[in-house]
Amino acid sequence: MRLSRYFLPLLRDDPKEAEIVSHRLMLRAGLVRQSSAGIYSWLPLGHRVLSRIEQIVREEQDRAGALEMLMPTIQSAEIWKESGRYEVYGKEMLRISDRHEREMLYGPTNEELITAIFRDGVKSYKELPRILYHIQWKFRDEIRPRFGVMRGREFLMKDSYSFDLTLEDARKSYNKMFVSYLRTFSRMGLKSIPMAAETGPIGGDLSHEFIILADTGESEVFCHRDLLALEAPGPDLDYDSDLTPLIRDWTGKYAATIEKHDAAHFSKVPEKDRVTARGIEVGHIFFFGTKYSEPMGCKVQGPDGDLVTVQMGSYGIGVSRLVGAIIEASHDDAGIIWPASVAPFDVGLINLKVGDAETDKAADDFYAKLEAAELSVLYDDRDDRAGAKFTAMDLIGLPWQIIVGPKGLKSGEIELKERATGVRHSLTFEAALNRLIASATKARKEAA
RNA sequence: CGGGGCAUAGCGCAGUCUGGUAGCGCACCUGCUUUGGGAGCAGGGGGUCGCAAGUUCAAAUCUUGCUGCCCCGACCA
Repeated sequence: MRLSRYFLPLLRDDPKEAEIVSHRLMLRAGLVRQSSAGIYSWLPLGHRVLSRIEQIVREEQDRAGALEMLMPTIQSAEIWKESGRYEVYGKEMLRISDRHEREMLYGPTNEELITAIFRDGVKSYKELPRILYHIQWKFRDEIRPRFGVMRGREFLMKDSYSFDLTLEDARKSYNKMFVSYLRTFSRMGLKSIPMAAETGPIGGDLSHEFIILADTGESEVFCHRDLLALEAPGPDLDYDSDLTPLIRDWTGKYAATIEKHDAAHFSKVPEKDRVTARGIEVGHIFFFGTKYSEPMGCKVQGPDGDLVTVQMGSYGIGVSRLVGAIIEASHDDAGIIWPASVAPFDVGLINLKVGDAETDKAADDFYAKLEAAELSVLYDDRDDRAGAKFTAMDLIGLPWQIIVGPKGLKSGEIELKERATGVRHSLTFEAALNRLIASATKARKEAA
């Protein structure tokens, strides 16, 4: 993409309403614009990031055996009355009337809808277990939206729902999602730590929040150092195998957010292993048994012919929130530092002297070569000053920068700069191209 | 919802107290010079001063009402 043809409104100054760093950078780097309180428009660059995050979530859900579908944003109040939540939910739910005065609402979540769909479509235990998910916009009329897309009112969320015949099976579904989340966040370059969360009406240990560590995170978290060293499972993992040992590794050590922190318990962790950090919640998995299936009559016939109320769980990932969360976890004074897996473009190509025939030709040629190698490129071909281009490129945070200027061209070289480290190398065109291709190949291998 | 604050050009702000031709910096456009980390000079475009009523010869400025937005708290992916 040539920057001269792109839509990328950058801001030099911080808009005053933006308090936290991710919000500031998202506005400055032209990722989003606020539409009204807690509601954002995604500009082209931001939309690319959002799509990439969404795609990673999708791939890892599919890998775990979950099935993608799509439910509407607008729901009928009827099913919410069935579950009893229409009264309970309160003002967070945006209620709407249609032209016939029918009570509608903009969905804050989808348990009722999916339960109704599943109930109407499944009658036999043979059709269990199933995990269904969708990635859809939600609306929760937060009392006070803040932190940009991290706590918006409208947000993009992946929500999965599991349906099982028995508690034992439900735990297996839960474990699949648990492991899937480890992989999902790891692929985004994040260190995520599952932390025990408020358990549902059933009790037990089947609720976890997935917290990513970021110095500027919203809440204080405490955990055992060993958890930081744990690696997410590789792509060859068999989701139908027994996942309990894996889960045990990840849940055996102390980990809690400030809300659930138990100082006495934490003090039993050897002092050198105690980590106190800041974190952001990006996912939440939850088993809730028959909370919805019971009142809504979601039953299947078991092997013995008896009707059994299905066991359910739900599993959320804040997709739009992740954009902010990743920036919180990965930025410096100059701007965003995108992990390669979610970066809006792989490479930023800077032509330092637009209008100079030799430089133009060299930059154009390299642009073509990068595109031919299936790398996505944002090519700064604007007639602007070098300093302005460097600053802009650092701000938007693409993992690699290629700098083409008359100085390097004299010796047949261009510069490759790694955004994360700032390290720059003068290389021949070929060497630079090979380095970038190698890095992309490596990234694709990690994803697969 | 309680407390506090803000609303003037795309962004950041001054002007409001004490009513009298709407300003500054950055960004944007044109030209010249410049050109490897946000250049210089000159010229230029852009604002129903959040909205509505009122007071007044005259309102960004005073009065009243409304709306939007932000911050702190309780709530949350």
